[in-house]
Amino acid sequence: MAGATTLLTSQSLSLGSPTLSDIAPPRQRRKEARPQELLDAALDLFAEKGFAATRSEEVAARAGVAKGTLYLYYPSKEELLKAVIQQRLSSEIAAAAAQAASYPGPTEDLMKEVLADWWIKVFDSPTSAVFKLIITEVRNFPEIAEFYVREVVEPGKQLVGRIVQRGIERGEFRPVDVPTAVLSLILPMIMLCLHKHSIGACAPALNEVDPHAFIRQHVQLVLQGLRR
Amino acid sequence: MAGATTLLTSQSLSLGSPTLSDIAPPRQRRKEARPQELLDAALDLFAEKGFAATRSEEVAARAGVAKGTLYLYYPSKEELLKAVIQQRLSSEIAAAAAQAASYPGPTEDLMKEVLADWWIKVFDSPTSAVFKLIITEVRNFPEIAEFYVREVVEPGKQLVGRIVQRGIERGEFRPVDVPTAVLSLILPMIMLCLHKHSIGACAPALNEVDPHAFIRQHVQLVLQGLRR
Amino acid sequence: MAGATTLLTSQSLSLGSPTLSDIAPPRQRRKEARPQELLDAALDLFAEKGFAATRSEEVAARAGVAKGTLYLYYPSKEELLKAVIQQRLSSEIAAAAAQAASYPGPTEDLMKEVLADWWIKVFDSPTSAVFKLIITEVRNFPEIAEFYVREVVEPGKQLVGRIVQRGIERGEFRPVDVPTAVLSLILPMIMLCLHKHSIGACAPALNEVDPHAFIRQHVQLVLQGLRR
Amino acid sequence: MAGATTLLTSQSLSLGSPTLSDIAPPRQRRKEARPQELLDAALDLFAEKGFAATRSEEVAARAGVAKGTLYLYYPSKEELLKAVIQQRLSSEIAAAAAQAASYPGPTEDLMKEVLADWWIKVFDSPTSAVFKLIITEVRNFPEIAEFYVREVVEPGKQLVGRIVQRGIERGEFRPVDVPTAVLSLILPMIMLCLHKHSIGACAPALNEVDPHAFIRQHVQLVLQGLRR
DNA sequence: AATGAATGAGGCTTCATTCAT
DNA sequence: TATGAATGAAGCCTCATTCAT
Repeated sequence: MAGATTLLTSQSLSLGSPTLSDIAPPRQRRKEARPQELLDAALDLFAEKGFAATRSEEVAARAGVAKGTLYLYYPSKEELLKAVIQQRLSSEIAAAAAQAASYPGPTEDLMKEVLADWWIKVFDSPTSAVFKLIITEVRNFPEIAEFYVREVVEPGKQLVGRIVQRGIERGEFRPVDVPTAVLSLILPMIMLCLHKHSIGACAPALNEVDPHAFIRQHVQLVLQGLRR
Repeated sequence: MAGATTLLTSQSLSLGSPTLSDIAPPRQRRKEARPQELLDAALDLFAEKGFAATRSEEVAARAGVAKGTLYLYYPSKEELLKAVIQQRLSSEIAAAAAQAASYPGPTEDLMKEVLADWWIKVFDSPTSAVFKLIITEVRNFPEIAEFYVREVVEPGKQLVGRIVQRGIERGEFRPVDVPTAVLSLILPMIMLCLHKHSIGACAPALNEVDPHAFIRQHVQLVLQGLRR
Repeated sequence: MAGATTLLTSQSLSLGSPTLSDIAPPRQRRKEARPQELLDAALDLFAEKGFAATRSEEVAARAGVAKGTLYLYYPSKEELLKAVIQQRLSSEIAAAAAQAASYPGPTEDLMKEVLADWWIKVFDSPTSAVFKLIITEVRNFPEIAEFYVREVVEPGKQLVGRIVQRGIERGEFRPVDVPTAVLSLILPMIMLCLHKHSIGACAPALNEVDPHAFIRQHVQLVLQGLRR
Repeated sequence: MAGATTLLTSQSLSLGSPTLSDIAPPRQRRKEARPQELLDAALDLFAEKGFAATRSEEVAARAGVAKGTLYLYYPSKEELLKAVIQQRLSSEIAAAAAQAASYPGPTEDLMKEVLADWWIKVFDSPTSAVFKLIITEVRNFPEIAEFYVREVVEPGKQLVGRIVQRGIERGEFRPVDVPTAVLSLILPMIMLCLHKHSIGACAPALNEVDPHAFIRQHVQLVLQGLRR
C-alpha cells in the first residue's frame, strides 16, 4: 500500500486516458510517468466498472502498456486499488487544513470560500471518482475504511465543524448541532461526486442541474438556515 | 406488481418474479417464498460485496438452497440483479404519490411528514441497499439507469418539487430555485443510505450521529433556509 | 495435506491412467473413485516431468476429468503433491513393521525375505515413483522431508538395523557398523527406483540388468560380506 | 574440451561454452569468467529447485549479472541446462580411464583406490549436483540421457567392471556376475550424491552417517563379499 | 422441484525472452 | 557488453452455468 506510491509526485488532473500522442519510442517511453498513468487508468476503470469487474489487462491497456507491465509497478490488482485511493487522498490531506485559520470576515463568506475551493478542486478532477470507489469497495477492503476515515472524513468534519462553531460563537449562526450542520453541508457534495460517476454517466436526465450552481445554492440555502 | 414491470427491457422479466399473492395451500408455503428469499439474499450480498464479487453460490447458500436451485428461479446472475432492483423499487413507486395531494396545513409540516414517512419506510429496510446497488452497477447495466430515473428519481423529484412549489406559492417559502431545494433536501437522505451499506458497516466511527435524528434536523435546517 | 486423503482407501497398483473403458455415464461416473484417480495421475506426471513442469490440466486430463474438477478434490497443485506423497507412503508405514518380530531361522534368510517382500511391493508399483518425487521436490517443500524421514526413513532403518543387529548378536554376522550395513543394503534399492523413473524410462541401455535379479544378488553379496 | 562435446545434439553447442584456456589480458579476467559463473549458478539452482522452478533471473542474480546478460552467453534456459550438464560431465570423462591400466597390486586395493579417487573428486564438488539434475530432468530432455549414458555410465561401468573382472581372473574374487557387482559398488555412491542435494539439504537427520566413512566401509563390505 | 458434480471460459499473475539504451 | 523495462504466452485457479440424478 505504501511502497510504490512514493514514486509519484506530480498529480495530474487529466481526465484519465494518458495521451499517447506524443512522439516517443514505444518502449521505455517514460518510466517515471508509468505509475501515475497506471493509477489514473485504474481509477477511471475501477470507478466505472467496479474493482472486481475491471480486468487488470484493461487497466494496462488504458495506460498504454501491456498486461505484464502493470505488475512491474504494483504487485497485485488489490495493491493497485489501495495505491489509487491512497495516492488521490494523500493530496487531499492537509490541503484545506490551514486556510481557515485566520479569516477575518463573516463566517458565511469563510464557509462559502472553503467549500467552494474544495469543490472546485475535487468535482471536476478524477478525485471525485475516489468517493465512488470508497463507497463501493470499503466492505471488501476494510483497511480502506480506516485510512479514509482517519485521513479524510475526520479532518474534513473538523474543518467544517470549526467554521460552524465560529459562526455560532460570533453570534452569526443559531446554536445548532454542529455535526448535523456539517453533514447537511457536505453530504450533497459527496453525493454529487457519486452521481457523476454512476447515473450521471449514463442517464443525462438529471444533468439539467449544473453541479457547481447547485452546490453554490445549496450552501447558500443551508447558511440561510443557520443564520441569526 | 406485474403492471409496473415493463421497464427493465425485454429479457428482464422472462422469468417473472413469482407472485406471492395467490392463495396457496400451507404446505407449499416454503416453495412460494423461495423467490423472495433469493432476492433478499441477493440484495444483501450484492450491496455488501458488489455484483461481480458475489458468487451465485453464496446467494443460494444465504437463501438456504443449493447452487442449482437458484437457476430454477432466475436464468442468470445478471437477471437476478435486475429482478432484485426492480422488485424493490416497484414497491416504492406510487406509494407516496397520493398523500401530498390534499394536505391542508402549513407546507413545512407537509414536507416533514412526507419526507419522514419515506425515510422511515426506506432507511431501516433492505430497500436502503438498493441505492448502493444502483450507484455501483448502473454503468455496467444501463437499463437499470433508465428504469431507476423514470420510476424513482423523476416521481420523487416531482413529489418534493410540488411541495416546495406549494410553499412558494403560498408565500411560506422564499422564491428559490425548486430543483435545487429538492436536491438539498433529498441528497443527504440517499447519502445516508449509501453510507449505511459501506463505511457505516465497517467503521462505526461516524455512527455517532443518529441517522433519524440527523435527517429530522437536516430537513428542519433546510426548511429554515427556505422560510419567509 | 490431510483432509482429502482420508477418503482414499483401496490403493490400486494400476500403472496410472485409469481405465475409462468401462461403460459409464461421463458425468458423475464414480465420485468416490476420483481422488484416487487424480492421485495416480498426479504421481505419474509429477514423477515423469517434475512438479513444476506438470500442468494441473494435464493431471486432470490423465485422470479423465476437466481442469476444474481437480480443484473440487484438492485445493491447489501443491496440496495435490502433498496428498500424493502422503497417501502413497501412508500405506508403506507399519506394513513391514511387524513381520521381523518372531522369525526363527537364520538371519540371512530373514533379511532376504524382508527386503524381497518390500522390494516386490514397491518396485513394480507406482510407489517407486514417490522416491523420485521426494528426491526432486523436498527442497521446495521442506514439510515433505520431515514427513518422509519420520514415517519412512526412520522406521525402515530401524527395521533393517534390528535384523543386522540380530545377526551380529547371534554370531552370524561380523560386528560391523550397523548403520553402514543398512545403507549398503538399502541405497541400491532406492537408486533403482529412481533409475526406473528417470534414465531407465528413456534409455533402455541399462535395462540389460533385471532389477529383481540385481537386488537378489546385491543382497546376497552384501550378506556374504557380513558373514561370520 | 571441444572434442568431447559432439553429443548433446546439434543445438546444444550452438554457443559453445567459451574456452578459458586462451591466454588473456588480466583486465578481461571477469568477462572471461562469466560463462563459468553462470554455469555454476545454474547448476546450484537447478539442482536445488529443479529446472522448471528456477527463474532465469535467479541464475543471473546469483552469478552477479543482470537478467539480459545471461542471454548473451546462452540462447535459452534450456541450452543453459544442457551446457551445465555437459560441461560438468565433460571433465569427468576420460579422467579415471587410464589409471587402472597398469596397477600391480591386489585388486581390492586397486578398486578401493579407483573408487576413492572418483568419490573424492565428485562428492564434495558441485559435480555431485549433476546427478540430481540428470535424474530429475532426463525425461524432459532425452538428449541428456543419451549423452550421459554414453559418456559417463558406460565408461564408468566398463572401468569398474574391468577391475572386478581382473579380480575374478586373478582368483581374488569369486566368479560373481560382473554387472551386478559393479552396481552394488556404485549405486550407493550415486545415491549419496542425490541425497546430499535433496533430503540431506533440509533434514540433517540422516547426516549422522559421514558420507566418506560410509563409502569406505561400503566398498570394504562389498569387496568382502566378493573375496575368495 | 432440488441437488451438487462437472465443466471450461476467463481472469490474475509469472516469467522467458527481447531490445532500446 | 551490459542493463532492465517491456512484452505476451502460458499456467493456476475461480466460478457461472449445466445436467444427470
